[in-house]
Amino acid sequence: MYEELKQFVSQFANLSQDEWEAVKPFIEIRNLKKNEYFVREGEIARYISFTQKGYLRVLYNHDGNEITRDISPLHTFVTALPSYVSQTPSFEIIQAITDCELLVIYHDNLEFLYDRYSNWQRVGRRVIEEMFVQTQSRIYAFITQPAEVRYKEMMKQFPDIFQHVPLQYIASYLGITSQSLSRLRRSVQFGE
Amino acid sequence: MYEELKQFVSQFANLSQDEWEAVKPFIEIRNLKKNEYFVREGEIARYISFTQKGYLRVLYNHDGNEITRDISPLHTFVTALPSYVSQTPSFEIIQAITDCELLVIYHDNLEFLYDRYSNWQRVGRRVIEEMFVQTQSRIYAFITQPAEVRYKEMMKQFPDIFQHVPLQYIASYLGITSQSLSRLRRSVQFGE
DNA sequence: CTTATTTTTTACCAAATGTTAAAAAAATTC
DNA sequence: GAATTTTTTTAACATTTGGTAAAAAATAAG
Repeated sequence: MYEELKQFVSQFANLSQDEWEAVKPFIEIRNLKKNEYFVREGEIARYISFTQKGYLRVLYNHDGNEITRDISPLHTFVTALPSYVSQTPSFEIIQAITDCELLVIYHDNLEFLYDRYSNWQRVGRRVIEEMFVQTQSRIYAFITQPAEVRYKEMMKQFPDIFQHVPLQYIASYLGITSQSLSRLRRSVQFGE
Repeated sequence: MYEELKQFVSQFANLSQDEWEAVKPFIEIRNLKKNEYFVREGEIARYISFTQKGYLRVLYNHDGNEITRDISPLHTFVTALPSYVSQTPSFEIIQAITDCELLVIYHDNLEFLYDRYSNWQRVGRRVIEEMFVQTQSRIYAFITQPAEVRYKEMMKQFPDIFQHVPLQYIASYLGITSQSLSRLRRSVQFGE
């Protein structure tokens, strides 16, 4: 049960049987159909999710345009962090790109778990440290690399995403328009 | 003693006198002259610092060019995170932009503190959560805003930095060349 | 204070990306 | 499976940013 989660978490700490059992009562399974929402605009993100199946995106409305800040790879934690950490209304929206099966843990329960089991507190810290490192490397990409290189890197790192996620979301994630992505893909296809 | 640190930390948890005292033996003060290094390339970032005075920058060498990924505002934690969390050699370099007075805590001591005092573990997690949120909003800026807007926002948010930090570092932080920043500043100066 | 070095600015042209509009392709709905 | 809607592609032109080179300004060194 929860094999993917267990494996993910084990990267960061060796949990005892006891500690592992402690989280189970707090896990809810939630299924989302494609295009359904996990967090709506203005709603407080009261929970975090682990994507057992499917892909989520984190976006927000910017002058009527949807800006996709993140596309979740498989088997990762996703939440609208600014809302989650402060428990205030979210400007970010989380939506299912494909049908999803999520493991959901409520903020208050997780905080309880953190207080009760310092090993879980450690896991929480280590997970976010790693996600932070990932995000920093994305900053480097924006600073140093043109869109074409960012696109190629994304293809390499997340090939599966391209089989499931509309190109317009990917374009936004890369920081370009879908027209530019289209042009760029053509020039990549023909020898450079 | 350590008033700025105490104030910073108090945003995230109410530490008891006891918990606060526990960190003190682990704090070292280190002074850096302008342009001196806090972390060198290839060195393991064995410590984290809190900038009591002065400004640091996080950079790396990219094809012979120095890329400034971050410029620390006053009174924040700074380290080469990828190296710090994994205790492996750092590709990132941390250098003093101005004379600095740093509070330094070694990784191993901090981990000890985390294990011993769950409240400190909590502080560590909350601090990194907040820094993560900041970094995410920088991603949004790269996706949605042209360099001129990013520049203006930076002026608003960190006016003090412009009095202490060379423009070439700021340009790199914004993801543009110093020539572009120069042009951009001129067009901002004259009515838009 | 003078000289050398570094940083910032300017200019011109090239390359990358955005904007607008429309066509083509794909997916969805009835 | 035909019609509708959405997504992707294409095109022409505008704007932003980069690259190269050199001048001007500021800073550091002797």
